[in-house]
Amino acid sequence: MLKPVRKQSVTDAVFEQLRDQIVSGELTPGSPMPAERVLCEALGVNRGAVREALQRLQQSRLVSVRHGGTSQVLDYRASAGLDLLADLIVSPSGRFDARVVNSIIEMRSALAPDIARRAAERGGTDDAAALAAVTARMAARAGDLPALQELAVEFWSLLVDAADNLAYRLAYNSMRATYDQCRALLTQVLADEIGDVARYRAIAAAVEARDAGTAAQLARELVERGERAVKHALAQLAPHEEVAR
Amino acid sequence: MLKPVRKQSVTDAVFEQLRDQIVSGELTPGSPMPAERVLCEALGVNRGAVREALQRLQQSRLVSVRHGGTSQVLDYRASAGLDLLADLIVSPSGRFDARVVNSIIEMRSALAPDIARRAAERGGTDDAAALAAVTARMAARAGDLPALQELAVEFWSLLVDAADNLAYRLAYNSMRATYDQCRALLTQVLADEIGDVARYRAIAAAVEARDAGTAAQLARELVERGERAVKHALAQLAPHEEVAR
DNA sequence: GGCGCCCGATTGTCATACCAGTTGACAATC
DNA sequence: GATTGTCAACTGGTATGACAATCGGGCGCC
Repeated sequence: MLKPVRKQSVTDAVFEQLRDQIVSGELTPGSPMPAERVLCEALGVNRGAVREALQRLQQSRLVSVRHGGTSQVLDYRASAGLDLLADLIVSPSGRFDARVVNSIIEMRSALAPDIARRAAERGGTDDAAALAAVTARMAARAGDLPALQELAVEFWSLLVDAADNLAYRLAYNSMRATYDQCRALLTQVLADEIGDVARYRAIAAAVEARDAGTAAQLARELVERGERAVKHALAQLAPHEEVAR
Repeated sequence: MLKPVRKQSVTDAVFEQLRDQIVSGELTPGSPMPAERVLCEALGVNRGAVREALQRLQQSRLVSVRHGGTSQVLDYRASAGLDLLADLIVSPSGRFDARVVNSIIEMRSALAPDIARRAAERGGTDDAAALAAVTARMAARAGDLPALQELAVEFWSLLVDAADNLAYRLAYNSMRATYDQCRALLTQVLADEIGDVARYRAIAAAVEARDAGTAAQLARELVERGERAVKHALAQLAPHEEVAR
């Protein structure tokens, strides 16, 4: 049984190393960043690679670089965006952070009902048809948890599209990038939720019927069940959980 | 009256130009990007600048670059994260996109009640004290809308901290980066909301009393009033609104 | 027809040089 | 004595050229 080798460019390696040092606090927020030429020397790479990594760090709002002056380490909790969550859920040592898993599940619970509501208010017949098609595929795969989990993700993607809200769409993408990293870990935990095909079908029906209140209520019940399951599972773990990655 | 000059590095210029072409659809999703050396030639800049811009685009999940092959333009609606919202709210021509403003206001409405709820459940006495201090400063500035708006942002930042949820914290940062770009535009529109100091104080009191239900309900009423005001204002505009930037 | 190899195109890495902005010390000036 | 101008030594920013690693298609061989 072979695993695909992890290939990583020099820029990626520099980026990840600096990112981990910033989020772990080894590089103190507010303190100056080492000069580019110092970093090249210390890391044994060329300056271009260091600059590309710094540009990405700046894009993530982890550092602030000023022409002429010294770059500054920022406080990621005060400035970084939701895209960073996917990086934070797995620690440098390759373990999951249970607190991050918990936080994203809570955010999902807060957004899901409103996504369903807006989808019911604004979704067209094509959106309803696409949702119905996915629920049909789910029904055909009843019992196959990994397949159902995949289809559930697709269901939510369609629902977000139907909600016609760009902020929700982008937030969903960020959350999914995070979720994908621990998806296998949650397959069993979320078994009750992703196996409840009837409820997915009911949401799709509510969207088709343009019944916003029912759609929101059904979505709330669905994700809150999953939230309870996740919290229950996390409560029985140490603060970190090993992962194969 | 002088304005600070807008300085922009070559890398920034390349990044913004390519980003705008991608989100506007001029570069078709799924189609190959021009080769790096082609872009250097076409844009009249060195290859390092192009590479730095491409790295940032990849970080934003707008393109996918593979060693040896041609890079690919991605569909930002399918892959980009919430951090992109701040870039999308202002079009290349410098106008606001009313739909984006609407979408972020809706997302705020969905998250705010749960943030208040979690803050009430988990916030400590220090969190409650910090919230009370901000409401006191708001009371002292009654009528000064820009100051109140600033303090309201600070209030929510403290509330998010009290909620002790990293996903909320990072999502707040992304949303605030977007909001900051159109803050002046919304000062008057949100006057009723940000002027309702009593309600902010009531939320702070509910957090101190650990009354999660009341905190959530108060927060919901607060932001929904603002949402109604924004929707009403947007309904009276053309799909785009000029902005001084 | 299928397999393997080679070739051309592209991105990745590196080294070097020079340009440009920032900062602080210090001298000139008022 | 306070202000202003100048300069030097940092810093990041831009430019160029060369070479390596990788990918994909086409060609030739079996």
